[in-house]
Formats: sequence, C-alpha cells, structure tokens
Amino acid sequence: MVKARSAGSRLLVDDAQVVRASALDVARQAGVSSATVSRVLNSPERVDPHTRARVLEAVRQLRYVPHGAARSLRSRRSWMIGAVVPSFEYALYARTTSALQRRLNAQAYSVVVAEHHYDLAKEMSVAAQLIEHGVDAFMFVGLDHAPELFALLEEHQRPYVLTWGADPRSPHPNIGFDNAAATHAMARHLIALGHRRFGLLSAEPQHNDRARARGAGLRRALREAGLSLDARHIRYAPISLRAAEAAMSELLMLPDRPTAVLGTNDVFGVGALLACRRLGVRVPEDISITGVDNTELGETQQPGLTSVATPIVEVGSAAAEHLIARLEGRGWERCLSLPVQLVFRTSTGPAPKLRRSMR
Amino acid sequence: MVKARSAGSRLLVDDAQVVRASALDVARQAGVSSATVSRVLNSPERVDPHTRARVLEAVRQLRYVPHGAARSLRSRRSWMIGAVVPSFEYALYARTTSALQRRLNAQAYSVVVAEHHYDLAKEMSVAAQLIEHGVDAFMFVGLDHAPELFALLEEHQRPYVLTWGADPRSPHPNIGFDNAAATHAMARHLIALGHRRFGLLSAEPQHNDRARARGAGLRRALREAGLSLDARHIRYAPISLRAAEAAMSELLMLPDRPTAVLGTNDVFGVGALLACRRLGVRVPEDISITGVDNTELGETQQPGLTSVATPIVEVGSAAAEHLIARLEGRGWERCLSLPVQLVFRTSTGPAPKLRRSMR
DNA sequence: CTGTTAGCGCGTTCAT
DNA sequence: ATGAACGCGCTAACAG
Repeated sequence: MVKARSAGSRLLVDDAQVVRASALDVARQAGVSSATVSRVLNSPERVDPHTRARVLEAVRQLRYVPHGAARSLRSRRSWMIGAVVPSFEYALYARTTSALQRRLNAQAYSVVVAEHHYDLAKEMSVAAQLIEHGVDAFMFVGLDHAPELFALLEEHQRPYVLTWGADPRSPHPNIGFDNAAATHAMARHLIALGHRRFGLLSAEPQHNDRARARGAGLRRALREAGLSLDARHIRYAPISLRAAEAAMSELLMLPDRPTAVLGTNDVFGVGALLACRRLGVRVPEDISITGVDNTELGETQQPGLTSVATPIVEVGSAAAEHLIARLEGRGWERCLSLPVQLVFRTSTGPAPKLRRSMR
Repeated sequence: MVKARSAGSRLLVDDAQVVRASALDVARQAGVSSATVSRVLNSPERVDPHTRARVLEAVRQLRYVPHGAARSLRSRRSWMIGAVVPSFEYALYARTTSALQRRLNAQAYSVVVAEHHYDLAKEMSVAAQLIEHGVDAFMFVGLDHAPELFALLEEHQRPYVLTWGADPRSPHPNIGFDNAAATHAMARHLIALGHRRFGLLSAEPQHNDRARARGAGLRRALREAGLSLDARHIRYAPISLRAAEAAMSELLMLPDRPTAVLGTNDVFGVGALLACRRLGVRVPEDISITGVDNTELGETQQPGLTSVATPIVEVGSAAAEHLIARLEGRGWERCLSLPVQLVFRTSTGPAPKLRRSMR
C-alpha cells in the first residue's frame, strides 16, 4: 500500500485518498483546529453556526469518518452493545436480537452478536472476547449463567440485562416473561379437556432456566389437579426437529403412552407432530400436542400447533430501552415481566377416553 | 465511581479492582516491561518460556483483558468482521451468519451484524457505521449493492465478499451458488411433468439479484421449451408468509390460473400452500407448488414442499475462509460457486390435464 | 530475548 | 467561541 501523505502535507479534496482523512485533515480543510472538529461532531450547539457549517462541509468533502477506536480509547465508550444468544436456529432468539438491534441502531449503537450453543462456559469466553472489543453493555438470554460471568461483568463495570425470563427476586436485571406460567396455563387447559396422562418434551433443563421453568409449570398444574408426571413420559433432547421427532417416537411406543404431550417450545411440538404423522397417530383424536413460542413453524402445520405466544420481540425492544437508560444514567427497573397468551389451534382436543362422554 | 489507583501505586493481587488492569500493571506484577507483555500476548514464541510463564501468571492473577480500542488504534486491526444481511427472519441469512461466525470466532475474530431490511441505502449507512467502529472486513448478502457502498469500501481499503450469488464476471469477490440454475432446473422438472401454465411468486426483483436470477431461471427454462410467463401470473410481495399467501390467493382467483407456481424461496412456497389450503385447492392434484432454499418450514408442510437445497451454511464458512485468507495476506479466489440440489417432495405432480394420460 | 521510546486519532482540559 | 497541549493503552521500531 502506498503511503500518500507526507508530514505536514495537506490532504486536498481531489487527492487520491489512500489514507483515510483524520480530524486534523478536516480541521485544516476548514481552517480550524481539530478540537473544533471534535466539538462540531459531539456537541454542535457549542460551536458557532458559521464555523460549524464550514466544518461539516469539509467533513462531507473529505468523506471523513471518525476513528471509532481512537474515540473509544479517549472517551471510554464504544457505542457497541453485545448480544449473546444461545443460537440463531429457528429464528427464536434472532427475532429478539433483531428487535434489540433495531432500537439500538436508532441511537447510533451497533450490536455485536455471539452464539454460545447452549454452553455456559462458551458463553463466558465470548463475553470476555466482547469485553476486550470494548462493548459498553450486554444482553444475555436466560437467567442461568456461570457465576464467573457475573464476576467478569462486575469487574469491568458493564451494564447487562438478562432476557427471556422474569424473576423479581433475582439480583440481576431481567426482562422477560413467566415461563412457568405459560406451561401452567397450557396444562390447565389440557386438564380441562380431560387429559390425565401427560408427556414432556424438553431441552436438557440443567443450565437452562427456560426449559426448567416450563417443565415446572406443567408439574405444578398437574400437582394442583392431583396428578403427576411419570418419569418415563419425560424426554430431554437437543433443540432440533430431528431430535424432537425421535424423542416423541419413543413416547409413542410406550404401552401406556400419554394422551397429551407438552413441548417446551414449538420445535419440540412440531417434532412431536412429525412423529405422530409418521407413526399414524392421529392428532388431536388420539393425542394432543402443544408447543411454546407460537412460531410460524407451528402455526402452519396441519393440525395447527396449539402454543403460547411469548413476547420475544417486545423483550428485545425493552432490553434495548433498559440498556440505553442505564448508559445514559437514567433510572431503570430491575425486573420487567411481559404477558404471554395461549393460542388455541387444532393440535389439542378432548382426551381420547373421554371423547364420547363429552360430546 | 471511586478512582482506586493513584499515580505510581502498584495494583496488587488482592486490591479491590475498580479500575481494570492495564498491560503496565501486568508488567509490574511480572517484573518486565509492557512491551514484553504485549509480545507474550501477540507473538509468544518470541519470548523466553520462563518470562512468558511469569507474565501469563500475572495476567491470570490480575484477570487482565487487553484494551481492544487501544490495540486497534495502534495496530490498525480490530479483529472484528462486519456481517450485513437483509434480515434474520426465517433463519435464512441467520444460518449463513452463524456459520461465518463459528469459523471466525475460532480465529479470535468477532462478528458484528447489522440488518438492512432489503434497503440498499440503509445497507450503505450501516456499513459506514461499522467502518467507524473499525471492522476489518465485510460479508454482504447478494450481488446488488449501491455503487457508493463499493466506493466506501474501496476508500477505506476494507476487504469484503458478496454471498448468496455467484458471478465469475463480477469485479467483486463473491461466494454463492447459481440462483438462476436452481429455478431453471426446477422449471424443467415441472415442464417434464406436463405443466404449461406457470406462476411466479417473488420478492421485488429491483435491487435484489437473488429474486431476479431466480425469476430469470424460470423464464429461460420456459423459453427453451417454447413457453412463456404470463405477466398476470407474476406476483411480487414482501418476504412474509402473510404477503405470500395473499399474493397466491390472487393467482388462484384468476380464470386461467397456472397449474404450477414457483416461489423464489420457501417462504413464498409455503405461503402458496397456505392459500391453496384455505381456498380448497388440492396440491399437487390441482396445482404444483415449489420453493427454494429447502427450509424445515417447507419440509414439514403437508404436502412437503418441493424445493432446491442451497448451500447457505457452506457459503458462510467459505466466506469466513475467504476473509481470513485476505486478512492474512494469503491468496484467494474471486468467485466460488457451490452446487444446489433439487429436493423432491409431494407438492409437485403431473399437470392436471395430463394426469390421466400419464398414468 | 528484552527494554525504551514514540505515536496511533481522538476528546478533554485549560487557556484566551 | 476557539486553540494548544496532553494522554487514553497499546504495539511497532529500534537499540542493546
């Protein structure tokens, strides 16, 4: 690469720009000092309108782009926010990230994303990497995280917000919804339909508070109805259609298989539908299937998957608001719980044994 | 915030760390100079194993995290890569980004993502924002971009690679697949099944080379078969199930509606299936429907959506390889075209008029 | 193999 | 309202 600029030379408008223009170049072009250029960009009201116009014209001519690293080094703010999510598959967390980004971009923040593929140690290391890159604040998914992660955030004084879960008693700021209430309501609905034998299809609950809370909601509803969940009717699997379908197939082979199977998200629900389809089990006549998160994947199945609509987009916007408020020194809430809503479709119906008597 | 460090004081291991440790702190702790600390971190082989061990121990004790902004400012590399995609919805581009990130993270790069929602002016402005943040290189989706974008990249000497399209004659490095060939092959398949009246469901082709190429592939196959595409059988719509369903409903209302409708991606294909379902049109008996990209959304429909598998994950990995090679000064190819493959499911069948004679 | 020195580009004093 | 001078934390260049 050619070094086109020699010490003291002026970078004229029509120069071949092999080196990017600096604030000093802009200053010379406008006949002011670099301090004034900085002021025009960061606190324009503190500079005379005429000089301001001259500077902005020079900025335009030289197509000056401030050097973010230098700015960050000096001002100790990078205007970057880290979003650390489990995965982009199935567009679940991606939709939250997208909403976060939309809101933050409007305030000139950029979003740096990283996936950890449901590995909390990996989550810790990507967060460290992002801190090194200087991100000002973080959004994480879920309430379960490595203690070392919180220590790291504390040590580096980085604001953060946990999402996709809501716990008023948590010491960590969180914005989400009541995962247990979602499945609790769903289970009550199924119990009212006469179901007594339930199955659960879930992600591994260890280190995954969403899966754990969603399972707990089901268990609580059953307990309240004097029922219980047979351990043989529980299957944990990775979050993928294939794995969910395989797990559901196992449940269907059981001699006393459940009449209602609750998936802790729509991927499990749809995987269950696929298994039923392949094995010739009729839904909802023979068995009822439900999901959580109300995705288009579930909505478009036949039968349509009964699910719980979770406010995953709103969570992203609210997380952005929260972080902006903190970075600007404004007040903020420690916990925000947004409502969920059951969405009834045709994958649920009366329990088989009771069909006749309920008609 | 308390300033815990006074000039010249040593930051001991058990100090309350209110200020993050700097390379100088590590150097003092290890009894070396800050330059040696830098060397241990950036070219460890150039430092004596004993000193290296002492430095690393100090790094560990002080939980030192290098200051990325200072490093970027000095070394003129940020170790950040920008990934600018149209959208995260439907996990299409998200899967490519995810693969890119997986590969780049392994080389200590972080990925900064931004969406432009199919707006090339917005794309230009987010790219400028990312340059300001100092990203070293870019991945973009598609071959169509604002000329100003390329000027900006050129001016700032940022390597970039275009993806999801392959054009050997393009001056811009690109990694993707032959979008026209995908729909061309699909159309030939449908023609062989006896179809003569085709419909096209597509994203707005202006400024969207994928949509344009996919439409062109269909047109070419028809031309080669002595057929043509009736303008009334073409519908452009935003990429969403709702919009696709509405557009398809219009086609179905036509007196001489097509017997085969090609969606330029699976979202259009599934939207078309939904419209048929709602209006009681049988697939594939009354009409054949196809998509592109072979998503699980299409795969799980009934009937399963015939589609074209595009190597969107491989494109992400290859893009990462390409950028790493360039950033490390190694050689690289200007164009890489990966193969696509038809995936036959049950949304396609013989054209209605020919059913009897073909059996 | 290691230390000294200088400066990356900006924002922020403190002057005027 | 504007300019001069300094330093953020790090790494490249050079010397030893």
